[in-house]
Amino acid sequence: MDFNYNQEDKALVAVDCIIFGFDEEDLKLLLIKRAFEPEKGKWSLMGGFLKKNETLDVAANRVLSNLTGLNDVYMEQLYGFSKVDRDPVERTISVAYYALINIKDHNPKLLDEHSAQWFSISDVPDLIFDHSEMLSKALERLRRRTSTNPVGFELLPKKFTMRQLQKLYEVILGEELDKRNFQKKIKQMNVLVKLKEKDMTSSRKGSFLYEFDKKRYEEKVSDGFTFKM
Amino acid sequence: MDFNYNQEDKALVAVDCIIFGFDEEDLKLLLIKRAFEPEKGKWSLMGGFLKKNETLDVAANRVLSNLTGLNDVYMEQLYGFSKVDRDPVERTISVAYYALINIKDHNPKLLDEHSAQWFSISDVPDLIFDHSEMLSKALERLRRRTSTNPVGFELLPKKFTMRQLQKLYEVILGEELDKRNFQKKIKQMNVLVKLKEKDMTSSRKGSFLYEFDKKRYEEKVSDGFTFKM
DNA sequence: CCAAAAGTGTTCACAATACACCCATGC
DNA sequence: GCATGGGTGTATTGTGAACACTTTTGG
Repeated sequence: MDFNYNQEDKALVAVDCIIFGFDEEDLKLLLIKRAFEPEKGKWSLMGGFLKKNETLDVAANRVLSNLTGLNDVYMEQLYGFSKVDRDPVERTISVAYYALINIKDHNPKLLDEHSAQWFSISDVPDLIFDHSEMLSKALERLRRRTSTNPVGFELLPKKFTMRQLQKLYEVILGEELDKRNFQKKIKQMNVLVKLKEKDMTSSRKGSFLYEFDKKRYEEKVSDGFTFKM
Repeated sequence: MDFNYNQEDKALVAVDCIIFGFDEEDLKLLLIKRAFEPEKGKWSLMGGFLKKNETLDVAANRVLSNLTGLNDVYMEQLYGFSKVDRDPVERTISVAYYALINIKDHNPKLLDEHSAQWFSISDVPDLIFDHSEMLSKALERLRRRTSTNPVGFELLPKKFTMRQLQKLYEVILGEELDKRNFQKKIKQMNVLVKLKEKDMTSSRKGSFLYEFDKKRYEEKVSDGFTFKM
């Protein structure tokens, strides 16, 4: 009895990107207005179909780059979604990815072309298909990740204040943190460099800027380092 | 400009199952001898293709059940693998699942039919395609999961001794644990029921048997309970 | 009576938490 | 000189880790 690959069912394979950003105030999600039927004009995650000669990672990066102009962004595969009728037109399996980007970095012209818009995470509209499910899974994963790995540097500008970093953790984790305890833990991680410069926009006194020491961080991660926020 | 689903590339979608078992001694992996070309006769994870009217979860359960005769097994989606040439015959995306089963439970006749065999995790042969990569990802996930959720009850017989449970944790985590500390932590979780019965096979004195209180466990999990081993 | 595994508590070190006041500056 | 956000330390509690002796009983 020989096996024949041809008798098996094929499917379209898509990737959808949950794109998170942060604007000093709120965790945000980048959505597009869907440009074609079905569900044309509704809010949707940015997605695209996997091409013959691409891996899923490559496809997800392509999709993200089409919308934001960014490459080399932090991205992680999230989960495969496969309800039979999730796309009413064709059987489509979608593999969701989530990305963390610095909200200031993207190319606004591209956003316009896709009628894309940032939404506060607490104020996301209804999404097409199973995209809301994807979003909640991404949030869950981001929260867990945040409490075991220093994350969020991807979401901040290169230089940032402690206040901004703390605010970011607060919006991701959905709880307020104590200023002193937060700084203690962050300093223990030993992956920040305190600069001489101050940010003078937020207060009269000004607050010191920090940079993320990526090299030191990657050394630690490869040693299996995690922490507990 | 309208969009046409038909111009997109389709692919075969497969599921592959990393099936873990435990035999009081070692963590084990269930492999089959591949029955068809390419790589016929080589060791492989049990897999199968996604059918038109199935979700990935359903397909993974079907595949597992074909090999073991078991349903209602603990199973979790792991990751989507998509290297372009991972299957040399046809473009195939594979979504890996891992399963935890009680090694005593399976149907030996079915194993025979697939020329399947259990291997100690420390002694796994070369696997076809990217299956070794799947396995290492599964092990990593199992280890992480084990240190935050009570796991492993799926891998044990219904009634088990503390010694067995500890041994299981030890082989999953790959380190020895202190008997007293282990019991303390497990008892804190409060999901075990100590039975009046003893297992007399392991020592003269005999050791008490325990059962897992699934209901209490599920209540806890839905309250967001995790622990640290 | 002895071999072999089961069972059981305490101490110590470190990490998490709670908490409040002074500082620097622009206006 | 005062209002605003920035910066800093300590005391308490809880949790993880290390550690050794007694019990049971079949042979």
